[in-house]
Amino acid sequence: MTTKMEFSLDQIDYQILRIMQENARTNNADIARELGMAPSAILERVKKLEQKQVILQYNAKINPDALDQKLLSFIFIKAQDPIGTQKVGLLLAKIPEVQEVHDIAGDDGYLIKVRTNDASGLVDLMRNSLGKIEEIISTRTTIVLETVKEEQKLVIPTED
Amino acid sequence: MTTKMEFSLDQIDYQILRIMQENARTNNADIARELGMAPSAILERVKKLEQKQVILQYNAKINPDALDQKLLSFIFIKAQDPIGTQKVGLLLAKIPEVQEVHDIAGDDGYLIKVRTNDASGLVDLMRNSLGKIEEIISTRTTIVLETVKEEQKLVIPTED
DNA sequence: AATATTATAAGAATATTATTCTGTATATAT
DNA sequence: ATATATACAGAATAATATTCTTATAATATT
Repeated sequence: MTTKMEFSLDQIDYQILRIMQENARTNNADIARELGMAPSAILERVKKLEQKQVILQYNAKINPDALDQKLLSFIFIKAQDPIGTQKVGLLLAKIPEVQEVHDIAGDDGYLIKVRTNDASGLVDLMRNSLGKIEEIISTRTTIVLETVKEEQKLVIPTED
Repeated sequence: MTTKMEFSLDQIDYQILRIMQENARTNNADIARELGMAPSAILERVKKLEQKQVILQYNAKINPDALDQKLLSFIFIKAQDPIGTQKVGLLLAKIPEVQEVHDIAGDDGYLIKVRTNDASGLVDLMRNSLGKIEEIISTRTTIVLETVKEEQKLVIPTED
């Protein structure tokens, strides 16, 4: 059951989103100055954007190296979910090292993104966490050698 | 040339990171209260974490649906980079719809993550953007039906 | 061991922001 | 035409951010 949602954003909202996307800690006063509006007006809009779930959350992007998490991997997982469920997906989502879980087309499968200290951490995870999920039929792991870009910025429409 | 870096974080830093990871807009005063410290002390630490590049940036996570970006895809790209370079990777990184570019092991390839309006947007991107990169030998596209989890939270060490 | 040196944090003072409230204008609906 | 809702400015106040000074502890130096 998907909840039907109407967002209805105007150019000012887009500008706010653009600023927030660049730096989520930009303060109200600065946004107001940049857009030539009153802080109270910006505050109202930001709160509305949060309420409408246009802005979902504010994250700090932490350097994985600083926490010694040097290995990034993608794992394709073939699984036999009970029809119409995502049992495996939900189990995968619970694993802290798993940053993303996507249900993908074809192959009854999932694609997950995993961050571990190193190769041995990955092996542990596959043995201890994935190994416990019986519905998993097979996995195929892709190791990332180097990340060239990693953002979640969306392309924000500009006025025609 | 990778710059050698020493981070050296203590438990208080970890706690700050934990809070920031949950909500990057948590204000200094609140963090201070939560950790039972003076705001000025927290401010110093946060600034240091930024300087040391432990905190890389603050992002607002925007709902892709709100911007009508309903299709998420992963594309494996086989390419013939000039040896020792990432020419293709850098070109891929410039495409706004491309959120991630990873250089992956084996296959001389990249894995990219792409967000577009819909299937036709994806086709356009492949034709207009990827099509222009001559070094690309082949691509294999995986469509995401549904995303179960999508975060970039790291596992933060706890005191032993 | 004594003395610098450095790093860390508290606390107070001040600058800046966030937030609330009121009034007004504009758009939308009835 | 009148009511209703929405968006915004501007002012007042509450709360935070930021800077500075001082104290303390940890580390290094002689």
